[in-house]
Amino acid sequence: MNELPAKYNFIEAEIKWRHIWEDKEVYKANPQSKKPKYSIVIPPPNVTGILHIGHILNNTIQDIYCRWKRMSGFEVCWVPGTDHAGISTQMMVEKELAKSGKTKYDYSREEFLKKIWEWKEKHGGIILEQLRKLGVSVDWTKERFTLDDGLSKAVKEVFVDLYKKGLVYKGKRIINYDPVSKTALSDDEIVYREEKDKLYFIKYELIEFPGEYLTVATTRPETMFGDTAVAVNPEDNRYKKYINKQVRVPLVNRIVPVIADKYVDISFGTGALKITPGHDVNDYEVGANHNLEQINILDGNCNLNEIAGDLCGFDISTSRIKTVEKLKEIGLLLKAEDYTHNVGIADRSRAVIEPLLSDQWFVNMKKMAEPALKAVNKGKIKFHPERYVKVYNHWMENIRDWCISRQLWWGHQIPIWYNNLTGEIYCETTPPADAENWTQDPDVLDTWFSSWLWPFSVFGWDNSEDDKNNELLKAFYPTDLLSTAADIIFLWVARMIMSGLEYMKDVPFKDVYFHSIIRDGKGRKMSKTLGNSPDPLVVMDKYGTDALRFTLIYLAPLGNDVLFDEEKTEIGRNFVTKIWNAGRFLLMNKSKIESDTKYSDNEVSNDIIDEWIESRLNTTLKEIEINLRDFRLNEYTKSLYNFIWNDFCDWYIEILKNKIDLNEKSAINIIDRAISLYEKIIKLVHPAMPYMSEEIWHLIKDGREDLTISNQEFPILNENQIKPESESEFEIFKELVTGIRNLKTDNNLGKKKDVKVIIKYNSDLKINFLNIFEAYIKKLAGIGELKFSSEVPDDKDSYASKIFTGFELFLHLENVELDEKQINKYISDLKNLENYLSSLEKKLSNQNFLQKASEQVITSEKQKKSDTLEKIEKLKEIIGLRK
RNA sequence: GGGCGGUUAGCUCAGUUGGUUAGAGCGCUACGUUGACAUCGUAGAGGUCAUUGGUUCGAAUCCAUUACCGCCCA
Repeated sequence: MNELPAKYNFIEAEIKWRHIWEDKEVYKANPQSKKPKYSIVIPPPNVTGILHIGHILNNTIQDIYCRWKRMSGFEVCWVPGTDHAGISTQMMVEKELAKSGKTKYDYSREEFLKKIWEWKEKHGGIILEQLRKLGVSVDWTKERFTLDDGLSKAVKEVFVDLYKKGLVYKGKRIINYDPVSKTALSDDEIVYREEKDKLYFIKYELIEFPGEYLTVATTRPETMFGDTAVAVNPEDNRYKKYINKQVRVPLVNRIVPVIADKYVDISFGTGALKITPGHDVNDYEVGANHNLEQINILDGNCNLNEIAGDLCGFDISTSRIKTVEKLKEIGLLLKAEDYTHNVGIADRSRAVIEPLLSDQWFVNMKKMAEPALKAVNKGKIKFHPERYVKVYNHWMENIRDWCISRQLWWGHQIPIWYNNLTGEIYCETTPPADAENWTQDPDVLDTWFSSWLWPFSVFGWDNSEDDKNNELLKAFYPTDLLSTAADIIFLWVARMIMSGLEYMKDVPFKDVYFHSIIRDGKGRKMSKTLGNSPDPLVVMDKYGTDALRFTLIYLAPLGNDVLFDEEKTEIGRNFVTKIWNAGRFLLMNKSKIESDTKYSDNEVSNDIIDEWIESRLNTTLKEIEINLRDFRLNEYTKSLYNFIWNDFCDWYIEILKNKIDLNEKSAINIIDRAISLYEKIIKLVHPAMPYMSEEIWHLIKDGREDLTISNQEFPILNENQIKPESESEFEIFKELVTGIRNLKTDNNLGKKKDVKVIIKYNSDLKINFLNIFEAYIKKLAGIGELKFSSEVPDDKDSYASKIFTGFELFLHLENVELDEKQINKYISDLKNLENYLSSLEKKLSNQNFLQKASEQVITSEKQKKSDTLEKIEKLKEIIGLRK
């Protein structure tokens, strides 16, 4: 006979099942399957990454859907993989080289790339190993990497196609330049840090009014070498007379116009702003509107160039000091004030970003944004929570062109060649035939330029006729769900929608779930510097993987942050233990019953208990369906938790203990029924807690060695078995039981088992109900004698009592003296009831209420009133008796 | 500066179309080794639903206002 060991050894179980699942390719998706399809592509983690708690949440969410759908009869395809993470991977290797005093320039590009590939082969698989530990049901045979041949082909195809459509172009723009990594960064790779700086007030002499000065305020005086105007607000009365006049820029002695632009904030600084279109994004915009010249004052190393005269060759911070000194000398520095502002820092290298005018490749996004905007607003793609549609719309309606070139070596090198003689441009997926006469553009593409193709490139899309016969694409595109963090809605989600519509003529996914951000217990963001980010692997080893998975989902409400502390994993661990022990109890009983001849297997029909638990089970199934459909994952886990812990363990199993004794001849049927219910429960929790459920499922019954719970049928909702009347009748039973327990505790009889209780019923309809539950009430409430009566006991002053709607409980007392505490409680109960009654009476005497409220509401209010009146009467009686 | 959220028990949060004496988990208090479970059981205490005003017979729920917090964009 099967039994569950006293303790669940999750470490052993996890290793065992993880390997079996993968070795047997349990989660391999078959595109030829006749089943309906369900697919997800994993948000590819950074190949340099290690698993953090956010990954656990996101991948558990996807796993829940995949496992749920798989058990519900779908052919599920969940594609895993990683992205090549241009900057961070390259930096990893550069750091290694730096240890021996070398840089990438000590190697050829090919040699350096070889080193990165070596690094990738050695360390790049860590995060996928960690995902294996999480138990994700991905199809490992379909693992992809954004620098794979296939995916690289897709990237080239798209670049060339967009180039030929005129949507990819080379342009001069202010870009965010990282002087350390020597590359352009996208806005999203920049973080802002508050810095204490100085605000310098510099006097620019007016040409038309010699001796008069216009004072500008700036944090970056060294950029004045690139000034091409001074701007004031047209409404600013102080400066109106200077508009369209000219000033002399100190040090370079350039004569520039004073322009009027509403962009200038009158209250900031002096209200006069120096305009440096070559080195400031906002100035660039202002400059473009006023046709100002853009002057680049930096060289390739971010040092000042010859325009800066004798400051040529100094870096930014040195030249700032020197510029200020010089201004002081010639008396044009009015003052310097302390000033705190946000400075852009490169997320990876931590260098201060330098806005720089340079040649970069861009994608024109306007045209692709239109259909993408439509797809979301017409509901072809649904966002959860829905409010992200607004965020998406706002961004898409104001979309800017996408700077896709990066000055790196690791990545997809741009498929553009320049003719060595003519400078002619060649753009194809393959190099020109006379390659020796051409030079390929040295830049690589932004990593996102491969990620945005992920939902179809992973299935082998290669922009050819073959795509029509690609059975993976046909079966699994569009995918069903994308689960991701909201912070990459623009970086990734929006762009995938655009590329999907452009190249597949269909949306890449139907639902997008933006999961919670995980913070620490104090609500702070997880960060390396704070050291407040628990290592999920440690937590998994300590509490069990299922425990962590369950806890995170349980704590993650739709659209809110999760505040997570390692200790909270106890919630999941305790739940796992509870389920394990319930099963242990059932199997122990089964083996006891089967080995003892006093029990047999007579047929037994469903009683109210069975009806109630079936009703609860189906109610739970319905909740699961609705909650998963609506992406309320934490409510899905709450439904499970409540049903299993409160209904199944606290009541059903407690009753079962008694029921078997009362029905020895049917005991085998009764325990089998309980176990089959338990098996359903195990299936219900499988999507959230795969390991424990798999382990238990195999212990429940022999002969399952070659099977897996992953492919068993998910319990099917039967609405006919939802019986609200059974559930509410059972609630009354529970009320009576807790009422008696409560009376016992209040009268210090908590431990006593042989007490006597009388239940007075008000209507004969109740007697049948009481007869059914009599034995269970006695057992669960822990009393010796139970009587039912339609009369109040004659010697009622030797009883403590409690009032319910329709019932009154009398607990026999040996010592009828109530202590003061007890009497005060009754009095305060009475006071509450009287207050409640008066509010009901007020409501029911309000003509407006009677006229306007619905019949139903009025009836229920009247019912409440009569119930309350009855309780008050009884309570007064009790108090009168005891005083 | 613009936009989007949030404010309910000590903590974290439910409360889906307005009608509950406002719920859960954790924590806290008391009691408890009754056939699985002390990673447990039983019972209990704890809230003027951020402010002010409005709509309504009726507001935690709808509208407006203020305050504070968070996120995104500039």
